[in-house]
Order: sequence, then structure tokens, then C-alpha cells
Amino acid sequence: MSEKGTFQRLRKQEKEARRQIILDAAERVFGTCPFDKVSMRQIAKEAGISPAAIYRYFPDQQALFIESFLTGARRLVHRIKKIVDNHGTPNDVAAEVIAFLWENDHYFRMMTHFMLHGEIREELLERLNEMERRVLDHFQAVFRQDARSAESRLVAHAFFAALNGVLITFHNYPGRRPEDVRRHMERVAEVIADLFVKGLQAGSPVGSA
Amino acid sequence: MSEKGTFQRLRKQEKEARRQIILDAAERVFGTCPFDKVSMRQIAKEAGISPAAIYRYFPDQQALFIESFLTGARRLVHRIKKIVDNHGTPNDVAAEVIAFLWENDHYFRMMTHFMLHGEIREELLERLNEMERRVLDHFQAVFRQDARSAESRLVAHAFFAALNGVLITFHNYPGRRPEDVRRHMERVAEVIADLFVKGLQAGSPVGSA
DNA sequence: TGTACATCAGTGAACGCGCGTTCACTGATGTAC
DNA sequence: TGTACATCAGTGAACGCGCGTTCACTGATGTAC
Repeated sequence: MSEKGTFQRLRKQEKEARRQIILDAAERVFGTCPFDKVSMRQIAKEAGISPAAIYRYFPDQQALFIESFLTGARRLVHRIKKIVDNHGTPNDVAAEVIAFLWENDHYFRMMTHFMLHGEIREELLERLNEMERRVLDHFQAVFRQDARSAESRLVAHAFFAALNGVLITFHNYPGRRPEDVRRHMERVAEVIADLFVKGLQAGSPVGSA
Repeated sequence: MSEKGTFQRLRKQEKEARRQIILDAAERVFGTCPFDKVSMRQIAKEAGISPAAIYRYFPDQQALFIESFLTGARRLVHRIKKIVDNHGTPNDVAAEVIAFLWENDHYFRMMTHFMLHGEIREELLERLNEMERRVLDHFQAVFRQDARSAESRLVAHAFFAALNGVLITFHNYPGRRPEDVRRHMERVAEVIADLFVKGLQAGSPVGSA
């Protein structure tokens, strides 16, 4: 009985390991190919299996993509948390977000994809939301406002949105070399972080004259 | 000779009118169908012609889409200009941008599409850039900064990016009714406009301690 | 005025492509008696 | 230990779809003599 249990556990672990191989392959493909060009066939090829085999491990493409995205998002959240814990500034956080999503463009692409092209299954959406909430918690903390005030949450929302906007707006900045685009993003993000800090020092964010 | 010229001019006008019919049809299709689902076949159907006929008036899909986008963008720029000319505030501008791009979702979709999924032909890109420059000019003006300072231009960039970010980030805000989403966007945009104004009053946007 | 030709808008069908996903099947391994 | 059966990973080919675009063609109108 206990041996049988062990066997089953082992097989489950092996299955999990193979699942991870697919995720890793997906990761690599995302790294070399624009997100919206990535296909199940490509991922299968990179993983060394047939496309049909993927469906033993993931119900469909959406589940696989979101799983892959969450892996990266967890890494980013972890980095943000470290900065906030070490008494970093909003500008430090902004720089980290820009850097991470610049260097891991596919996560950024997936994020905007999920934000814009809805139709995400309820249970997957919940996992995305949970991630967003964690980001917002950290953003709220870095501004050192009263964490329970609704306005402070709104500021976190605004900061999150603004940083996303920077990444999107200048993504295809025409006629610039990539390093110039990145530098521009960093500067704009810095302006935003700076204005947020100064604006918050000046008074309650909304309504007070 | 002069009659011949008139004839040719008339025919050119007629051709232009038919071109406009296609653009209007595209506009209507965009209004009822998510941007990335719109096809040449659909537009042709709405215009009452065959898909092949479209190619007499536009070299390809990209040219048609960008032309359609520019029509809407021109309208938005015009509204922004009016607000700035009438001494509106950044918050007024923010509200207008959110309202317009909320109500004309397809323009917003196209904008993000162009920003993210590059590969736009040089000559069309230039027309998009020109539009962006006009928006930035007005943004710069509404903050009443020194219009020639590089920092003031950077603030305009930041404001533009932040507003885009608001529209994208909360576009699919889960489990909310559309009017709640819109209200949320308005509030977040208000926070941003407010923090920008207060932050600018507090001092030079970047670098000054 | 009549005729031969050129121009051009527009059509229907097809091309070629790539995609996510499914299906019938193989072959290996584990399980029960 | 041997045998019949169950389980399951994985495959190759195909399904069904929709897309942007092209092509050979029609038919109407304008033009030249």
C-alpha cells in the first residue's frame, strides 16, 4: 500500500516535471519570437514533442500562456517586494518595473494581451487578479501612505497604469535604437515617480484645493 | 480641353467619394466588432462591394486601418485643442481623452495595436507620428510650462503615457459593469492629472532635490 | 453617326497560409490473477 | 512465472476555420477617327 502510494507520487512528480519542460520550452520560444507569433507547434518543436502531446498537460493554449506569464510575474513581484522592504523609493520601483518588462518583453506582451483581448476563463482570471493585487499592495506601500485609505489605493492604481502606459506608448518609438527607447522609458518613468512623490507631499491626491 | 479637365476632376472626386464610402463602412464595422476581429470581407460587405474592390482604393489593409484611425485621431486632437485654448486644466484634458477613447473603443484599440505590433510602413508611420506630436504639443501647453524646455516635453510624454496606461490597464477590469469601469478610469485619470499639477507646482520635475 | 478600341470599376472564385485542436492509433509500462 | 488486460504518454495526419490578397474576367463608359 505505502509502496503503491510512493509509486503514484513518483509518477505524479514525473508528470509535473514533463509539464515543466513544456513551460520552459514555451519560455524559450517567447524569448526569441514576438508573443503573438508563438504557436503551439513552435512550443512543441522546442520541447521536442508533437503538438498534440501538449494537450495532455494543458487544456488549451490560454492555460499554457497564462501559466507561463504567472511564472514571470511572480519573479517581478518578488523583486518589487524586495525593493519596498529595503525602503526603496517609487523611482526605484519604477526603474525595476521598466527594466524587468523591457528585458522580458514577452511577459509585457502577454500582460497587455490579457488586458486588452478579454475572454479569459474565470478561474485563470482570478489568478491574474491575485497577482495584480499583490503588485498594487507593494505600490501602495512604497508611497508610504495610509495603506487602508481608498485614495492611497487609487494612487497605486494610477502608478501601475502609468508605468504600463510608458511601456506601451514608447514600445515602438520610431527611428530610435533600442537602448535609446529604453533610456527614454526610464526617464519618463522617473518623471512620473517624481511627480507622484511631489504631488503626494503637496496634499491629498484628489479634491483638496 | 477645359471640359476634359473638368471631367477628369469630377471622376477624381467620384473616386474620392467612393473611397470615403469604404472608410465610413470600416468605421461602422469597427463600432460593432472588436478591432482585431474586423476583416476586409466584413468591411466590403458593409460597404456593399466585394472584398477585391477595396484594393482599388487602398493598397492593403494597413493603409485602410491607419486612414480610419487618423480620422478619429484628428477629431480627438481638435477637442483637446479646444479645451486647452479655453484655458482648461490637465484634468479637463484627461477627462476628455478618457471619454473619447472609451466611447470610440476601436480608435483606442488601433492605437495600441500600432504601438505594440510594429511593422508599419515608413510613410504611414510618419503620419501617425505627426498626430502624436500634435497631441504632445497640446499636453505641453495645458501644463503651462515653458514650452521650449526639454523637461516640459518629457512631462507631456509622461502624461500621454499615463493616460494610455489607464485605458489599457482597466480595459478588462474583471467583474465590473462597463459604467463602473469607466468611472474608475475617470477617477484614476483625475488622480494622475492632480498629482502632475501638484508635482509641477512643487518644483522642477526631475533632479531637483 | 457609327465603329473600333481603351479605360476602369467591380466580381467570384481561388490561392496559399497558418492556426488551435482532435482523432485514431501505437507501443510501452504497470497490474491482477 | 506467465498471461491477459488496463493505463497512459505520445504520434502523425487531418479537420475546420478564417484570413489577406490575387487573378482572370465582365460589362459599362469614355475616346478617337
